[in-house]
Amino acid sequence: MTVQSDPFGDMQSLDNQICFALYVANRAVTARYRPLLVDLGLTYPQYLVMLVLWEQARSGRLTRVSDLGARLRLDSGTLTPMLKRLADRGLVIRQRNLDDERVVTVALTKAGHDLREQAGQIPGRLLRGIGVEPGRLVALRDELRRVLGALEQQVGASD
Amino acid sequence: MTVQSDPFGDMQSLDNQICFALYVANRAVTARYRPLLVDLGLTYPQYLVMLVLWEQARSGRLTRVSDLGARLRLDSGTLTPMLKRLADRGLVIRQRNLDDERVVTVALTKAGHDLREQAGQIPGRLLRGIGVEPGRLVALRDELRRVLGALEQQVGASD
DNA sequence: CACATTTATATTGTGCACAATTCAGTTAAA
DNA sequence: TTTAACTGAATTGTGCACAATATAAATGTG
Repeated sequence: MTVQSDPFGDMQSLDNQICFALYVANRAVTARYRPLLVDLGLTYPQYLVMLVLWEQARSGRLTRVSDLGARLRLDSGTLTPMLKRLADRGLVIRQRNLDDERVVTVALTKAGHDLREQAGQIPGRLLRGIGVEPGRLVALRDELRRVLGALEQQVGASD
Repeated sequence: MTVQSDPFGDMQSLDNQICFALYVANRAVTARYRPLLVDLGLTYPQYLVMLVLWEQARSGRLTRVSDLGARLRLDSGTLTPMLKRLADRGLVIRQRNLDDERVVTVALTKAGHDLREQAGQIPGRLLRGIGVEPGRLVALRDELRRVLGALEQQVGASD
Protein backbone atom coordinates (compact mmCIF):
# COMPACT_ATOMS: atom_id res chain seq x y z
CA MET A 1 0.00 0.00 0.00
CA THR A 2 2.92 2.31 0.56
CA VAL A 3 4.98 0.98 -2.31
CA GLN A 4 5.93 3.56 -4.88
CA SER A 5 8.18 3.61 -7.90
CA ASP A 6 8.65 7.27 -8.58
CA PRO A 7 11.99 8.18 -10.11
CA PHE A 8 11.96 11.56 -8.41
CA GLY A 9 12.23 12.59 -4.81
CA ASP A 10 9.34 11.15 -2.89
CA MET A 11 8.91 10.06 0.66
CA GLN A 12 9.42 6.43 -0.32
CA SER A 13 13.04 6.56 -1.38
CA LEU A 14 15.39 4.89 1.04
CA ASP A 15 17.19 8.03 2.13
CA ASN A 16 13.95 9.80 2.84
CA GLN A 17 12.60 6.88 4.77
CA ILE A 18 15.67 6.75 6.96
CA CYS A 19 16.23 10.42 7.49
CA PHE A 20 12.59 11.08 8.12
CA ALA A 21 12.46 8.19 10.59
CA LEU A 22 15.49 9.66 12.33
CA TYR A 23 13.89 13.08 12.38
CA VAL A 24 10.62 11.84 13.84
CA ALA A 25 12.17 9.33 16.23
CA ASN A 26 14.49 11.94 17.65
CA ARG A 27 11.61 14.27 18.40
CA ALA A 28 9.45 11.47 19.75
CA VAL A 29 12.16 10.38 22.16
CA THR A 30 12.91 13.93 23.25
CA ALA A 31 9.20 14.32 23.91
CA ARG A 32 9.39 11.26 26.16
CA TYR A 33 12.14 12.84 28.20
CA ARG A 34 10.30 16.13 28.57
CA PRO A 35 7.86 15.23 31.34
CA LEU A 36 10.63 13.47 33.25
CA LEU A 37 12.97 16.42 32.90
CA VAL A 38 10.54 19.15 33.92
CA ASP A 39 10.89 17.84 37.46
CA LEU A 40 14.56 18.78 37.24
CA GLY A 41 13.85 22.00 35.39
CA LEU A 42 15.93 20.86 32.43
CA THR A 43 15.46 20.55 28.69
CA TYR A 44 16.91 17.52 26.93
CA PRO A 45 19.96 19.38 25.57
CA GLN A 46 20.57 20.82 29.03
CA TYR A 47 20.30 17.32 30.46
CA LEU A 48 22.99 16.16 28.05
CA VAL A 49 25.27 18.95 29.20
CA MET A 50 24.68 17.96 32.81
CA LEU A 51 25.43 14.31 32.01
CA VAL A 52 28.80 15.29 30.58
CA LEU A 53 29.55 17.52 33.56
CA TRP A 54 28.60 14.80 36.04
CA GLU A 55 30.82 12.37 34.23
CA GLN A 56 33.72 14.79 34.06
CA ALA A 57 33.36 15.66 37.72
CA ARG A 58 34.05 12.06 38.65
CA SER A 59 37.24 12.12 36.62
CA GLY A 60 38.33 15.31 38.33
CA ARG A 61 39.12 17.09 35.07
CA LEU A 62 37.96 20.61 34.38
CA THR A 63 35.45 20.96 31.58
CA ARG A 64 35.84 23.63 28.96
CA VAL A 65 33.14 24.87 26.64
CA SER A 66 35.02 23.28 23.77
CA ASP A 67 34.99 19.93 25.61
CA LEU A 68 31.23 20.05 25.79
CA GLY A 69 31.12 21.04 22.16
CA ALA A 70 33.30 18.13 21.10
CA ARG A 71 31.27 15.67 23.11
CA LEU A 72 27.83 16.88 22.09
CA ARG A 73 28.77 18.12 18.62
CA LEU A 74 27.54 21.61 19.42
CA ASP A 75 29.22 24.94 18.80
CA SER A 76 29.50 27.98 21.02
CA GLY A 77 26.52 29.58 19.35
CA THR A 78 24.40 26.89 20.95
CA LEU A 79 26.37 26.25 24.12
CA THR A 80 27.03 29.80 25.30
CA PRO A 81 23.39 30.79 25.81
CA MET A 82 22.55 27.32 27.14
CA LEU A 83 25.30 27.47 29.74
CA LYS A 84 24.21 30.96 30.72
CA ARG A 85 20.72 29.63 31.37
CA LEU A 86 22.14 26.79 33.46
CA ALA A 87 24.24 29.35 35.33
CA ASP A 88 21.15 31.50 35.90
CA ARG A 89 19.49 28.48 37.48
CA GLY A 90 22.48 28.06 39.74
CA LEU A 91 23.52 24.67 38.39
CA VAL A 92 26.88 25.65 36.89
CA ILE A 93 29.49 28.37 37.10
CA ARG A 94 31.24 29.70 34.04
CA GLN A 95 34.65 31.26 34.54
CA ARG A 96 37.46 32.44 32.36
CA ASN A 97 40.63 30.48 32.68
CA LEU A 98 43.38 32.50 34.36
CA ASP A 99 46.16 30.88 32.34
CA ASP A 100 44.46 31.30 29.01
CA GLU A 101 41.77 33.93 29.00
CA ARG A 102 40.24 32.66 25.79
CA VAL A 103 39.08 29.55 27.60
CA VAL A 104 35.92 29.34 29.67
CA THR A 105 35.62 26.45 32.11
CA VAL A 106 32.28 25.17 33.26
CA ALA A 107 31.99 23.76 36.78
CA LEU A 108 29.07 22.29 38.69
CA THR A 109 27.73 24.12 41.71
CA LYS A 110 26.54 22.17 44.74
CA ALA A 111 23.02 22.36 43.36
CA GLY A 112 24.34 21.05 40.06
CA HIS A 113 26.00 18.12 41.79
CA ASP A 114 22.97 17.40 43.92
CA LEU A 115 20.67 17.29 40.91
CA ARG A 116 22.38 14.12 39.86
CA GLU A 117 20.54 12.04 42.41
CA GLN A 118 17.18 12.98 41.00
CA ALA A 119 18.46 12.42 37.48
CA GLY A 120 19.37 8.87 38.39
CA GLN A 121 15.76 7.78 38.08
CA ILE A 122 15.38 9.02 34.54
CA PRO A 123 17.04 6.26 32.49
CA GLY A 124 14.95 3.54 34.08
CA ARG A 125 11.72 5.45 33.84
CA LEU A 126 12.39 6.27 30.21
CA LEU A 127 13.22 2.72 29.20
CA ARG A 128 10.17 1.38 30.98
CA GLY A 129 8.03 4.02 29.28
CA ILE A 130 9.25 3.16 25.82
CA GLY A 131 8.15 -0.43 26.21
CA VAL A 132 10.56 -1.91 23.68
CA GLU A 133 12.72 -4.94 24.36
CA PRO A 134 16.27 -4.01 25.40
CA GLY A 135 17.59 -6.23 22.65
CA ARG A 136 15.90 -4.11 20.02
CA LEU A 137 17.26 -0.98 21.59
CA VAL A 138 20.78 -2.33 21.60
CA ALA A 139 20.36 -3.19 17.94
CA LEU A 140 19.18 0.31 17.21
CA ARG A 141 22.05 1.82 19.17
CA ASP A 142 24.57 -0.24 17.24
CA GLU A 143 23.09 0.61 13.85
CA LEU A 144 23.03 4.27 14.77
CA ARG A 145 26.64 4.17 15.87
CA ARG A 146 27.69 2.46 12.69
CA VAL A 147 26.09 5.07 10.49
CA LEU A 148 27.27 7.85 12.76
CA GLY A 149 30.79 6.50 12.63
CA ALA A 150 30.71 6.52 8.86
CA LEU A 151 29.32 10.04 8.80
CA GLU A 152 31.81 11.53 11.21
CA GLN A 153 34.82 9.86 9.69
CA GLN A 154 34.48 11.53 6.32
CA VAL A 155 35.27 15.18 5.84
CA GLY A 156 33.36 16.18 2.78
CA ALA A 157 34.22 13.47 0.31
CA SER A 158 30.87 13.61 -1.45
CA ASP A 159 30.12 13.86 -5.13
CA MET B 1 37.69 1.93 28.01
CA THR B 2 34.25 3.46 27.90
CA VAL B 3 32.70 0.94 30.25
CA GLN B 4 31.09 2.42 33.31
CA SER B 5 29.04 1.06 36.15
CA ASP B 6 27.55 4.13 37.72
CA PRO B 7 24.15 3.62 39.30
CA PHE B 8 23.15 7.19 38.49
CA GLY B 9 22.48 8.95 35.25
CA ASP B 10 25.60 8.94 33.17
CA MET B 11 26.20 8.93 29.47
CA GLN B 12 26.77 5.17 29.49
CA SER B 13 23.31 4.00 30.41
CA LEU B 14 21.44 2.38 27.55
CA ASP B 15 18.78 5.04 27.25
CA ASN B 16 21.36 7.79 27.10
CA GLN B 17 23.41 5.93 24.55
CA ILE B 18 20.42 5.48 22.30
CA CYS B 19 18.83 8.85 22.68
CA PHE B 20 22.11 10.66 22.37
CA ALA B 21 22.96 8.64 19.28
CA LEU B 22 19.58 9.57 17.83
CA TYR B 23 20.13 13.20 18.69
CA VAL B 24 23.58 13.34 17.10
CA ALA B 25 22.72 11.18 14.11
CA ASN B 26 19.70 13.28 13.27
CA ARG B 27 21.75 16.46 13.25
CA ALA B 28 24.57 14.81 11.33
CA VAL B 29 22.20 13.61 8.62
CA THR B 30 20.44 16.95 8.42
CA ALA B 31 23.86 18.54 8.02
CA ARG B 32 24.46 16.22 5.07
CA TYR B 33 21.29 17.41 3.38
CA ARG B 34 22.10 21.08 3.92
CA PRO B 35 24.60 21.61 1.09
CA LEU B 36 22.38 19.65 -1.29
CA LEU B 37 19.31 21.64 -0.31
CA VAL B 38 20.82 25.10 -0.53
CA ASP B 39 20.74 24.65 -4.30
CA LEU B 40 16.96 24.42 -3.98
CA GLY B 41 16.78 27.16 -1.37
CA LEU B 42 15.21 24.77 1.13
CA THR B 43 15.89 23.69 4.69
CA TYR B 44 15.43 20.05 5.60
CA PRO B 45 12.02 20.55 7.26
CA GLN B 46 10.91 22.57 4.25
CA TYR B 47 12.12 19.76 2.00
CA LEU B 48 9.97 17.32 3.97
CA VAL B 49 6.94 19.54 3.46
CA MET B 50 7.65 19.67 -0.26
CA LEU B 51 8.01 15.87 -0.41
CA VAL B 52 4.56 15.47 1.10
CA LEU B 53 3.09 18.05 -1.26
CA TRP B 54 4.69 16.41 -4.31
CA GLU B 55 3.32 13.08 -3.21
CA GLN B 56 -0.13 14.45 -2.57
CA ALA B 57 -0.17 16.28 -5.88
CA ARG B 58 0.15 12.96 -7.70
CA SER B 59 -2.85 11.61 -5.83
CA GLY B 60 -4.85 14.69 -6.72
CA ARG B 61 -5.99 15.28 -3.16
CA LEU B 62 -5.86 18.71 -1.59
CA THR B 63 -3.46 19.07 1.32
CA ARG B 64 -4.50 20.80 4.49
CA VAL B 65 -2.19 22.17 7.13
CA SER B 66 -3.43 19.44 9.46
CA ASP B 67 -2.53 16.79 6.87
CA LEU B 68 1.05 18.01 6.84
CA GLY B 69 1.01 18.07 10.62
CA ALA B 70 -0.22 14.49 10.84
CA ARG B 71 2.34 13.29 8.34
CA LEU B 72 5.34 15.14 9.75
CA ARG B 73 4.22 15.18 13.38
CA LEU B 74 4.37 18.95 13.51
CA ASP B 75 1.83 21.40 14.87
CA SER B 76 0.61 24.69 13.46
CA GLY B 77 3.08 26.60 15.59
CA THR B 78 5.82 25.11 13.44
CA LEU B 79 3.99 24.75 10.14
CA THR B 80 2.30 28.12 9.85
CA PRO B 81 5.50 30.20 9.73
CA MET B 82 7.24 27.55 7.62
CA LEU B 83 4.46 27.55 5.04
CA LYS B 84 4.48 31.32 4.98
CA ARG B 85 8.17 31.26 4.14
CA LEU B 86 7.54 28.73 1.38
CA ALA B 87 4.73 30.95 0.13
CA ASP B 88 7.06 33.98 0.20
CA ARG B 89 9.45 32.05 -2.03
CA GLY B 90 6.62 31.34 -4.41
CA LEU B 91 6.64 27.58 -3.97
CA VAL B 92 3.20 27.15 -2.40
CA ILE B 93 -0.08 28.97 -2.02
CA ARG B 94 -2.01 28.96 1.21
CA GLN B 95 -5.72 29.55 1.00
CA ARG B 96 -8.68 29.29 3.30
CA ASN B 97 -11.19 26.66 2.39
CA LEU B 98 -14.45 28.14 1.18
CA ASP B 99 -16.58 25.35 2.63
CA ASP B 100 -14.97 25.46 6.05
CA GLU B 101 -13.13 28.66 6.76
CA ARG B 102 -11.19 27.14 9.62
CA VAL B 103 -9.25 25.01 7.16
CA VAL B 104 -6.24 26.22 5.20
CA THR B 105 -5.21 24.24 2.15
CA VAL B 106 -1.68 24.28 0.82
CA ALA B 107 -1.13 23.93 -2.91
CA LEU B 108 2.00 23.86 -5.04
CA THR B 109 2.64 26.69 -7.48
CA LYS B 110 4.22 25.97 -10.85
CA ALA B 111 7.61 26.81 -9.34
CA GLY B 112 6.85 24.40 -6.52
CA HIS B 113 6.01 21.64 -8.97
CA ASP B 114 9.05 22.36 -11.10
CA LEU B 115 11.39 22.20 -8.14
CA ARG B 116 10.71 18.50 -7.95
CA GLU B 117 12.95 17.75 -10.88
CA GLN B 118 15.97 19.23 -9.15
CA ALA B 119 15.03 17.49 -5.93
CA GLY B 120 15.16 14.16 -7.71
CA GLN B 121 18.93 14.11 -7.56
CA ILE B 122 19.07 14.50 -3.82
CA PRO B 123 18.34 10.95 -2.59
CA GLY B 124 21.07 9.43 -4.71
CA ARG B 125 23.62 12.07 -3.88
CA LEU B 126 22.88 11.74 -0.19
CA LEU B 127 23.13 7.97 -0.12
CA ARG B 128 26.37 8.04 -2.07
CA GLY B 129 27.73 10.67 0.30
CA ILE B 130 26.92 8.67 3.40
CA GLY B 131 28.99 5.77 2.19
CA VAL B 132 27.17 3.08 4.14
CA GLU B 133 25.96 -0.16 2.66
CA PRO B 134 22.26 -0.06 1.75
CA GLY B 135 21.74 -3.19 3.81
CA ARG B 136 22.83 -1.41 6.93
CA LEU B 137 20.58 1.52 6.14
CA VAL B 138 17.61 -0.74 5.67
CA ALA B 139 18.37 -2.34 9.02
CA LEU B 140 18.54 1.07 10.64
CA ARG B 141 15.29 2.12 9.01
CA ASP B 142 13.53 -0.98 10.27
CA GLU B 143 14.83 -0.61 13.81
CA LEU B 144 13.81 3.04 13.83
CA ARG B 145 10.35 2.17 12.61
CA ARG B 146 9.93 -0.51 15.22
CA VAL B 147 10.80 1.82 18.08
CA LEU B 148 8.81 4.62 16.53
CA GLY B 149 5.83 2.34 16.19
CA ALA B 150 6.03 1.43 19.85
CA LEU B 151 6.36 5.08 20.85
CA GLU B 152 3.47 6.34 18.79
CA GLN B 153 1.11 3.55 19.71
CA GLN B 154 1.07 4.36 23.39
CA VAL B 155 -0.70 7.40 24.70
CA GLY B 156 0.92 8.21 27.98
CA ALA B 157 1.04 4.84 29.67
CA SER B 158 4.31 5.57 31.40
CA ASP B 159 5.36 5.13 35.06
C1' DC C 1 59.53 43.50 19.38
C1' DA C 2 55.90 44.17 15.61
C1' DC C 3 52.64 41.81 12.95
C1' DA C 4 50.11 38.08 10.91
C1' DT C 5 47.84 33.85 12.08
C1' DT C 6 45.45 30.87 14.85
C1' DT C 7 42.47 29.63 18.73
C1' DA C 8 38.41 29.91 21.97
C1' DT C 9 34.45 31.94 22.90
C1' DA C 10 30.73 35.39 22.10
C1' DT C 11 27.33 37.77 19.23
C1' DT C 12 23.87 38.23 15.63
C1' DG C 13 20.39 36.60 12.77
C1' DT C 14 17.39 32.93 10.80
C1' DG C 15 14.66 28.93 11.19
C1' DC C 16 12.78 25.28 13.41
C1' DA C 17 10.06 22.82 17.63
C1' DC C 18 6.71 23.07 20.98
C1' DA C 19 3.79 24.69 25.00
C1' DA C 20 0.18 27.78 25.87
C1' DT C 21 -3.12 30.82 24.44
C1' DT C 22 -6.19 33.05 21.23
C1' DC C 23 -9.55 33.38 17.70
C1' DA C 24 -12.62 32.49 14.02
C1' DG C 25 -15.66 29.25 12.50
C1' DT C 26 -18.47 25.00 12.98
C1' DT C 27 -21.41 21.81 15.33
C1' DA C 28 -24.41 20.36 18.97
C1' DA C 29 -27.69 21.09 22.60
C1' DA C 30 -31.07 23.27 25.17
C1' DT D 1 -31.93 30.41 18.09
C1' DT D 2 -29.02 31.45 21.63
C1' DT D 3 -25.46 29.32 23.88
C1' DA D 4 -22.02 25.92 24.78
C1' DA D 5 -18.54 22.91 23.19
C1' DC D 6 -15.37 21.78 19.77
C1' DT D 7 -12.09 22.28 15.75
C1' DG D 8 -8.33 24.10 12.89
C1' DA D 9 -5.16 27.41 12.45
C1' DA D 10 -2.61 31.48 14.11
C1' DT D 11 -0.06 33.85 17.68
C1' DT D 12 3.20 34.36 21.47
C1' DG D 13 7.11 33.15 23.97
C1' DT D 14 11.14 30.14 25.05
C1' DG D 15 14.90 27.33 23.76
C1' DC D 16 17.67 25.04 20.78
C1' DA D 17 20.83 24.60 16.17
C1' DC D 18 23.82 26.67 13.13
C1' DA D 19 25.98 29.99 9.72
C1' DA D 20 28.49 34.10 9.73
C1' DT D 21 30.87 37.42 11.96
C1' DA D 22 33.28 39.61 15.77
C1' DT D 23 36.44 39.92 19.58
C1' DA D 24 40.07 38.97 22.37
C1' DA D 25 43.93 36.40 23.60
C1' DA D 26 47.68 33.39 22.47
C1' DT D 27 51.23 31.87 19.22
C1' DG D 28 54.40 32.03 15.59
C1' DT D 29 57.60 34.53 12.35
C1' DG D 30 60.81 37.75 10.73
